[in-house]
Amino acid sequence: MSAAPAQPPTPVVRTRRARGEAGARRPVYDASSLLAVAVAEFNTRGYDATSMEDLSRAAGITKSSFYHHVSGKEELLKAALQRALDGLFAILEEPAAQEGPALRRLRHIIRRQVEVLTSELPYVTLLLRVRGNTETERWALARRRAFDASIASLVADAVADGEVRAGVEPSLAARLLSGTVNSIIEWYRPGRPGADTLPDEVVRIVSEGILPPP
Amino acid sequence: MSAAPAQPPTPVVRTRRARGEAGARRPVYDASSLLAVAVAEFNTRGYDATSMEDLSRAAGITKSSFYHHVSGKEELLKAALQRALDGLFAILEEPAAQEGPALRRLRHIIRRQVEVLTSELPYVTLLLRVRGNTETERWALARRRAFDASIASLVADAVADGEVRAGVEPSLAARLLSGTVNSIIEWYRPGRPGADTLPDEVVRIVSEGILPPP
DNA sequence: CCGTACGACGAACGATCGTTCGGTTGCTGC
DNA sequence: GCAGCAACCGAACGATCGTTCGTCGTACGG
Repeated sequence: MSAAPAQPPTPVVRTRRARGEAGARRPVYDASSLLAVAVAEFNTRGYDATSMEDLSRAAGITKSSFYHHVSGKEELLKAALQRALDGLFAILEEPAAQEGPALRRLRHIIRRQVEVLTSELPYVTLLLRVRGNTETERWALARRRAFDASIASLVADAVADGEVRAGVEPSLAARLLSGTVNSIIEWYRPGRPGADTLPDEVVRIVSEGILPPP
Repeated sequence: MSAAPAQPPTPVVRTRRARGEAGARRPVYDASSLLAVAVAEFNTRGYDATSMEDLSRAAGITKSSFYHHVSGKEELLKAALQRALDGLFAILEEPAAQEGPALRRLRHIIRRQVEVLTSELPYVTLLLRVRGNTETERWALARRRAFDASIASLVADAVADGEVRAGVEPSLAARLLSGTVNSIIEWYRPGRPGADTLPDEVVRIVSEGILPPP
C-alpha cells in the first residue's frame, strides 16, 4: 500500500539537545515535533494507508527508533484529534461566543472557526477525515458532532429570533454553513498572501451569498 | 484493522438468475450490484481500511468466490470513480451548461451537480475522499480538479461580465462554492423528505447567503 | 576518565493484507 | 442422462502490517 511517491531521504528538523537546569536531558525529538511529522503523513496518504515505516522514514529514523518516542499509531492519532478538538471547543468558551444575540455569536464563532482551521490546519484536516473504524475515531466523531450541534442550535436560535432571512430551513442552513467552513481545509495552505483576511471574507460570503440572487 | 462494529451475516440481495433469449446465463451477481456493495463498504470504513474479506462478507460469499466476479480491489475503486466522474462531466455537456450568460450556466450546473451528488451519492462520496495513493486515485484526482477548474473558470467569467457582486475574489468564491455543494455528501441520505427541492434550495442559499448581511 | 542511561538500530514476532489455485457442487442445454 | 460450465469454497501464497526485543554506540554526569 501507500504507493505514493517516495520522498527523498527527508532532512530532519531536530530540536537541538538542551540540558535542563536540573540536569535532565531532553530527547532529540520532542513528542510534539514527531506528532507534527506523523500528522503530515497521515494527511497526505490517509491514516490507514500510512505505515509506521512511512512515519519513521519521514522523521529520519528507523521504525524501531520511532517506537522509542511514541507509544503506537493510534496514540498519535488520538493526540492529533485531541488537539484539533481542543482548538475548536475553546471557541465556544470565549465570551463573544456566549454573550449577545444569537446571530452575533454565530458570526464570531464562524470567524474564529476559520482562524482555528488555518492555524491548526493539519490537525483539523485529520479530524474532518476520520471515519470511525476504531474507538478513538468514534470518540472524535462524537465530539465533532457535538460541536456541529452547538452551531446548529445557534442557527436555530437565530432563526427563532427572526435574525435570519425566512425561507431557509435552519437544519439545512447549519449543515451547509459547516460544510462551507470546513471545506477550507481542502485548499488552504499556510503562508499564502491574504490569509489574515480570510476569516472576514468567509463571514461575508456566507452572509451575502456567492452568486447574486436571481 | 477495520475494527468497526461487525455487521450481522448480511442478507444478500441476489438478482434472480435469468435465462437470456440466446441461452446465455446471467451470473447471480451482476458486476454493478457487487460494485454497489463494495462502494458502500468503502464509504463506511474507508477504502484502505476495507479488506476484501469485508467486501465478500457484505456480499454474502467467501473471499475466493468474490474474486470470481471481480478482478481486484483497485478495479472496483476505478469503476466506482469512473461512474462518479462520468455523472459529473455529463453535466458540462448539457446545452444549458454551454449556452447563455455565465451566471445562468453556473446556476444550472450547481443545480445539476446537487442532483448528481444525491442520485450517485455513494460513488461521488468515494470520489471526494480519494487521496492519491495509487495511479487510479491520482487519475481520479486529476479529473476531479479539471471539473472544479471548469466551474472556477465559469465563476471568473461571471465576475468579468459584472454578474457577480463586487468584493468577492473569484477564486475564493469558486472554492467555497464547490466546498459548499460537495459537503452535501456528509449528511445527505437518500429517501429523506424534501429531497427533490434540495437542488433549488442550495442554489438559493449560495445566491442569497446563509446569514443576513451585518 | 569511567559508568551509565538513552537514542538508534536490525531482526523478528504473529496477524492480516490482496491474490491465486485446485477442487466440489449443482444447474443447464443438448 | 450426460457433458459442461458457472458459482462457490477452503487453503495457502508472499508481502506488509503494527509492535517488541536485545544490543550497540556514545555523550554526559560524576
